Amino acid sequence: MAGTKSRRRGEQLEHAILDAAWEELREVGYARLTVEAVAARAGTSKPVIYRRWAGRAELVIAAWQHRAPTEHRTPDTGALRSDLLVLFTTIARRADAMMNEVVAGVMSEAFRHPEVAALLRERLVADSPLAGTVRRIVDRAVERGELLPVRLPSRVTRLPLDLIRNENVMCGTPPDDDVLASMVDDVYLPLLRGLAAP
Amino acid sequence: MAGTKSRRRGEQLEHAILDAAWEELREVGYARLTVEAVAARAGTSKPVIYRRWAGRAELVIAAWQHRAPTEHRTPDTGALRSDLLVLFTTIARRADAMMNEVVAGVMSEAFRHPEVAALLRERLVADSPLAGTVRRIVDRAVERGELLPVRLPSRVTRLPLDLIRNENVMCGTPPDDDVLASMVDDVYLPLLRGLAAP
DNA sequence: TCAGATAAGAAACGCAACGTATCTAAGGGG
DNA sequence: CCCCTTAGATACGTTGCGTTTCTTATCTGA
Repeated sequence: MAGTKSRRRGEQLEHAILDAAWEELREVGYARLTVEAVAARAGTSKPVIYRRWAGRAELVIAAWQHRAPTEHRTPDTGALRSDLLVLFTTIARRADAMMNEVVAGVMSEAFRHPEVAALLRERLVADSPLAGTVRRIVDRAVERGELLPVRLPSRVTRLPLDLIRNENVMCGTPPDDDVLASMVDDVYLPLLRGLAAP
Repeated sequence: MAGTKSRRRGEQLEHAILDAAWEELREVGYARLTVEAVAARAGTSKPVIYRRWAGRAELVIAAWQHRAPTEHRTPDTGALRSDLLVLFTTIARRADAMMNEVVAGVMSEAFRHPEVAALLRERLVADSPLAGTVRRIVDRAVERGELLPVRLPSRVTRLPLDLIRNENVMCGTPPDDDVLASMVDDVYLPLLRGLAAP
């Protein structure tokens, strides 16, 4: 720290910057994140950042990609309702308020620089492993006889994430357990049953 | 026009500013809207605007409130599916891409100035006449025998708007007829049927 | 009708943050 | 061991916010 003048390069430096950006996001959020602060935190300077990313939005998306995992472990509790509750809870924990502030902020930037919009959408749709997870949960419920066999349109497999993101965005806080339960009991379970009926 | 040096005041001036802000929104969007441009378009100056509203976000929300109507006419086509299609289409037409850019932009500002968040949420939840519309549509379907009697949680009555807003935000464009049809056929109708079944 | 209060309009400012240009020097590759 | 890439520092130009100051038109009320 004091005397370490070793100059980082390449990947090592890049990771340091992305980590710094992530920390900065967590502490002050997207709206207040400045490139200078990220540079300072990473112990480097603005030009180094601008040589790698075209702007603030790109940097933030990269940091996000660098940090946020996209895998789900498929819950297996032995019952459809509790599987869904675990799934919704997992998504909600990960898609916390900060992430939604990032989405909102990047989104508003996306209109100024259309190429950012593509990046963002790509990142958001990248969560499509969700579809497989939902299908596995439903398949097991069908095997147990909890549900009639059912075809799942992609709009339905995407719905958990859409509901949670929407709630996050509108309330500014991650949905609590009651809200998650209402998503499952008022919307998702009835929907699955309705899809199963002719 | 050329020589009219008459100085406007009070309501007349306020309306001129809000109209100018609205036009500016339509032409350049939220991200590129500047208070100076609004002032110029309204033929006035920045201080006049800042004497009335605390900032850009407040101004935009006021302009929006000044312009956007919130009433729905309940569709009555004689069948549940077509009623829903009309409803979804109406909402989608009104909640066009611009409006969503505004939501996104204001949202990102809302994190910097928390009092803005309240304004925004208020404005978005103000769309709750939707709940009544949905209930009327469903009641009529029940009367016709298309559906078993059903209790509608508020999460369900809000769902059309949530689905459409989400689509708008993710795609950047208003959902086309196919997408709207898939919302009705893949999600909303099955959901209603599922709610009706025990 | 006229005087004073009120608020519009204009110009300029300070500030913050973006994104860039210029320079020095570190350290890896030939 | 020299050179060439590029990290790191500094300073700059720009944009747009929100504010300040000042002048002057218009409204109000005695």
